[in-house]
Amino acid sequence: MSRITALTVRQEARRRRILDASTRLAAGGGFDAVQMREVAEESGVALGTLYRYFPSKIHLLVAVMQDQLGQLHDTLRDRPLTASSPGERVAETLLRAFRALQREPLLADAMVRAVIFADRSVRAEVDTVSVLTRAIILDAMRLGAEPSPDLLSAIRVVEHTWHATLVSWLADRSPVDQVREDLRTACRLIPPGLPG
Amino acid sequence: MSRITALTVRQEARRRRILDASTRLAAGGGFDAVQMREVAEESGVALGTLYRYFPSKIHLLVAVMQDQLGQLHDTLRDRPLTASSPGERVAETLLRAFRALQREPLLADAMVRAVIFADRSVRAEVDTVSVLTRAIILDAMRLGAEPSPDLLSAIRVVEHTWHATLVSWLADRSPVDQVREDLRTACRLIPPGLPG
DNA sequence: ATCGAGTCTGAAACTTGTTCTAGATTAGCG
DNA sequence: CGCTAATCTAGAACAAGTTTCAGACTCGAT
Repeated sequence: MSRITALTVRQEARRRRILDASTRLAAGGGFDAVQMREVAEESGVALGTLYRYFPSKIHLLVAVMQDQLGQLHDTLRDRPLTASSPGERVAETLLRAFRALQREPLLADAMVRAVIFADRSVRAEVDTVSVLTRAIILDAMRLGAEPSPDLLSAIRVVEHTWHATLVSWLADRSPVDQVREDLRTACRLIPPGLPG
Repeated sequence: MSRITALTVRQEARRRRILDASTRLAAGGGFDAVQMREVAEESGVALGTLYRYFPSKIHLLVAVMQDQLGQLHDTLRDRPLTASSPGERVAETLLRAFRALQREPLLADAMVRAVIFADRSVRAEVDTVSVLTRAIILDAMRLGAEPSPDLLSAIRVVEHTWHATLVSWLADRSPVDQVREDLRTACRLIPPGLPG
């Protein structure tokens, strides 16, 4: 039994080292700087092992995104939101998240481009990212009841806008102010009342 | 003088052959099937020449997108829109465009993934795509005056939703009906009156 | 008709993501 | 402890995007 644990522990540690190395490399040079050989070397793992843990560079970076989203979710949970309507709270939350990304733009580059470039083979992992993102948005809304289909669609549009504005910002095609404005605009789709 | 024309004509022809070959390959197998060596061979051009015309695979596919958007714009111009409000006309237009993409999903895959994956080095070309897309949206709105900043932001959100829903659809993470619903939802941001 | 600049070709080389292999190590079991 | 399967390692090999280079060709001008 202790051996099972030991195995899992070592493997868990390997996985962590890989994710940390990737995060570090990404923060240092963006998507292109995360090179599989270097990730393997930095995390003290053979290339083949890296590929056993993460079947592609995209899988790896999507996992980094999951990791970061989890941390973000925790951070956001601590600080209360001040806005009074659900839409405004969502906007506030996204602007906070955006501020966090601005601190590590190259890390954001690596993660966001991986998520949007991901194809069918990464479906499950990207879905997880989507669920996490939506959880953050729903948290901010503080709904009393199940969201209606219309509201769900509005939330998806907010999420889409979130991704696409980031892409546009990362490629230097949208200034920061425009990103902020567009995020707020998208949040106007969320009705001010607290619908179920 | 005739020589200048002759040169330009031959070069124009080469460029066209390259774009056509890329389009064909993309339609046949999506982003991955557009392989630079094969594009070069199919268009009867050396690899180095291909790279002289289009400095990267992304540049090439973004040019294909420009090409297709131009054709789409022409097609759309012919058939009149029936909806009465600007937002509904935009929705109608995007749904038509989406229907067109559904006919060639693999071509859509190649183009859309190139556009969203493009980095700073492709800024100018992607901006052109953005301008073309916005022109299609603005055409559908039939504005009487210059759009206000708020309206411009709403249009950008519609455009962002357009891109992100496509990405999600292409990766098999959103069903067609959801794409349609979300496009309509985003278009609700465009006010029913005809604001300047 | 010929020259010089710019362009095109064909092929090799380089980079980085991905796969494969043979042998060492580790885990869990009897 | 000793066995077996799974895992890990080092390193070669492969695939596709990109770069490079020497030589041939084309253009436009003289």
